[in-house]
Amino acid sequence: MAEITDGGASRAGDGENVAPMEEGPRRLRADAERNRRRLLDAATEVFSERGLEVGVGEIAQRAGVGRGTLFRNFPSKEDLIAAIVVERFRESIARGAALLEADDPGEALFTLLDQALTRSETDRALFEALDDAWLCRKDIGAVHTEMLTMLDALVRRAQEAGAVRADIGAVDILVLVKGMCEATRSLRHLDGDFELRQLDLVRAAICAPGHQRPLRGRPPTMHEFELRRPPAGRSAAVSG
Amino acid sequence: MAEITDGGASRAGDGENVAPMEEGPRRLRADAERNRRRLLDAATEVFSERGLEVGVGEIAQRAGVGRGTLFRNFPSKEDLIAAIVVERFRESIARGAALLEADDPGEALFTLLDQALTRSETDRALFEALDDAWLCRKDIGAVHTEMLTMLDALVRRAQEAGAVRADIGAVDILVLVKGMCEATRSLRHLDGDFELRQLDLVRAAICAPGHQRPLRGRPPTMHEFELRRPPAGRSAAVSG
DNA sequence: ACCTGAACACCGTTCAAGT
DNA sequence: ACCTGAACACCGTTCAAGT
Repeated sequence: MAEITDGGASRAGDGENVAPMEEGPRRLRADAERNRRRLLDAATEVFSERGLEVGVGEIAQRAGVGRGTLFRNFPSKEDLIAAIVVERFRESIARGAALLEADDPGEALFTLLDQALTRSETDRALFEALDDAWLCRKDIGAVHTEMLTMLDALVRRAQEAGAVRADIGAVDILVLVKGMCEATRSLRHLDGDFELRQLDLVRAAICAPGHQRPLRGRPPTMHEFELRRPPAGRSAAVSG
Repeated sequence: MAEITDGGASRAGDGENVAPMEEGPRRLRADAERNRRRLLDAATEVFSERGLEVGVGEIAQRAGVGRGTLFRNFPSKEDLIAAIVVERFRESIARGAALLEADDPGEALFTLLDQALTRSETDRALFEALDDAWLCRKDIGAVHTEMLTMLDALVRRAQEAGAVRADIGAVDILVLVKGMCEATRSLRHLDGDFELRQLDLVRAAICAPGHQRPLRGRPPTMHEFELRRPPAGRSAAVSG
């Protein structure tokens, strides 16, 4: 039915070098393992290019397998998307954890937000999954909690350093950044500076009093907004 | 195919009391006019309740007409959505125009943003339409330009009054607010204060230096975030 | 002029038949 | 064990037949 349901966390995406006696996901046959990876790669590619509405048939074809194989590895299209989302979440958490070692705690946080914006095109499935309907899945809820834990540590360090306002929390920032990245991604006909301005606005919102900076670039005029519109934009599906 | 195409602006939604010799939309027969309105009302209702993925069959049924009648009035589901979006845009523009008369130019702007947040649930189709794929439609592009014109006037007044930073423009603000409203709407299990905090963050981002205020409420903890999650959330369709 | 529901095309999902 | 494509259900859209 293509609605977000609780898909359980069986075979939660790890995939690489599973220890022989590990719990959880049973070892896959070599060809199955390869097919699974091909499906994830093909789906990641088309999803970031054209969004979540691309058909499972095309994904299977691009991965060089039959449609049935896709549904053997992922009980539903939603589960396929969730597996990708979990992978992207893990990567993002790893980047954040690395930034916990950085010298300047304030810049460390802002660097993470910058990375989020930069990757918001390829990670679009990740951002779309940051809502009630997806978070109630056990697998996504789990990595999301890890994400918040990491972000919380980064925010506290930045607050102790006096770079970020004291009355804000990790959830506040995550939601603000999610919205900004998605709104910016869907207006890609505006030039690159526009994204940086939006990032600067988020920074202005969360920085400590007295740390104000000017926005990069200059405000797009209505005229620019009109002119740069794509000639025959087709991308967002209404349904299917 | 349910993709966003240029649907032209024929019969752009005005509907009420068309002057006899007006150009453009030919006068509809009385029953057809009533059916058209019923379809718009039924669609508005179910879209705001359950999102754009509700089926046309249900909409037609709710309006008390056959499916064919829906497609006679609106060549595609997308055109039906666009007609609703245009109506909501017009309402929003009217509210903004009224605020141009307000005494305090800064508060006038922030009041508009507050209204946007308050109405983001019922106007969700409007926010979803604020992207490349929808804006390239002539009918939506036109009202969007009107919207920016109104917002631009409101912003300039607020800037002259010193309430809003000088290096920001209407497009910057519209995009920031769109993202914030959508991100907040999809996390409705958090209590009402959370929305106000997000609005305060937007305000902090766009206000002039030295106008800082504390955020209302307090940051949601991760624990709260987990606990308040809906038991069996189903709302966002992956496709169809 | 307008209304209607059967029919069509498309896409997610299942499953009997294969290896 | 795993793979496959034909078959099914669902939804947006069309259209011949009605009034």
